[in-house]
Amino acid sequence: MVETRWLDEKEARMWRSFHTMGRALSRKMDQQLTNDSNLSSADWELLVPLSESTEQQMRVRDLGRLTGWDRSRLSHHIRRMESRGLVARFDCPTDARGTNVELTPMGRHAVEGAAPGHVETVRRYFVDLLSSEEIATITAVNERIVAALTDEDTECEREAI
Amino acid sequence: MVETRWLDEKEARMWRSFHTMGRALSRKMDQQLTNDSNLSSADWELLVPLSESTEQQMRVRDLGRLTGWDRSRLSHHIRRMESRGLVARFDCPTDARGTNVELTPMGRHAVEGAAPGHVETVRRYFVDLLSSEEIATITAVNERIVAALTDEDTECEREAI
DNA sequence: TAAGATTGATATGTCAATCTTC
DNA sequence: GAAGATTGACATATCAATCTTA
Repeated sequence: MVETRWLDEKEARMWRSFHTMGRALSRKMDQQLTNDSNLSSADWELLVPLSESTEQQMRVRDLGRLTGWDRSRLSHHIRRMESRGLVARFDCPTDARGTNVELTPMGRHAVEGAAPGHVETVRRYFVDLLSSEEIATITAVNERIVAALTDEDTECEREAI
Repeated sequence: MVETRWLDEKEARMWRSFHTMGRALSRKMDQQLTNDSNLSSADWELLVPLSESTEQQMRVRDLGRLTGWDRSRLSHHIRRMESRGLVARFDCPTDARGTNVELTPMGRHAVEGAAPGHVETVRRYFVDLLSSEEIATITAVNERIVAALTDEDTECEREAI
């Protein structure tokens, strides 16, 4: 057992600020979507890729890959969105195991109505507060961390085999 | 109504990477705490300040200010932690409206047992992946965003008055 | 009246078990 | 057996309403 390397003051401050910022920002984003369009951030995460896809539809599997959500969460949330009329589900024509999700006219209308306010909020509390150097740094750091987490998953899978 | 300034490619990439990273990292942190110590990230957020306080206890109000949680979430979560024996509640001696939360011996034991693995994970997937310049940049950016969000809240309160 | 805290209803996220099809 | 998806049980988060005391 190796001696623990505790965080020094700067490291701890970064870690704390990361948490505080993440919570406060996601709360703000949620409030904006809810107040203006009666959508949750979770709704938004699914509605955007659907609205950007050519056929306004996508396989559940692909939505999962894009968002990083697990199957269970996806299934539950799509069911709720379906019950609110935002999306519809139907069997995948090319793979009988699959399910396709399609944006309804109401869902499309919701995305279009919410997008300007959403982007405005992203700019106001995030993007527009950063210089282009900072944007580059943050993107690089985020992608580095995701890569580390993803590599690890792959390694674990390999070990399991 | 002003024309919407949509995100350009670099901005969109940062915003996406921010989401992906946040989700993947918080998932990893949660798994580490759960597997090693049967604690959630939420437990951890409350246990740490309690364990660092001089008397191993704190007012609910102050826990709220530190974590940014709202009263309701705090109350529910403290109740659950109490039922698991991690903390105890008692009336605040100086303000009859208040409640104090105290770390139990079991709670203290849980913190001490989990801390090394937690820090190790924070380092492995976050802190140790960054240069000191990047740490400084990220801290500054996070704090700037929190300030923007907080100022806004204060303004709203002022307007409401 | 405002602050501190709790509660119940509801929405959301996670885990394990299950089912069907590849 | 593995992949795609769903379900039920449970844990957690949020909102509005409530209660007590400053």
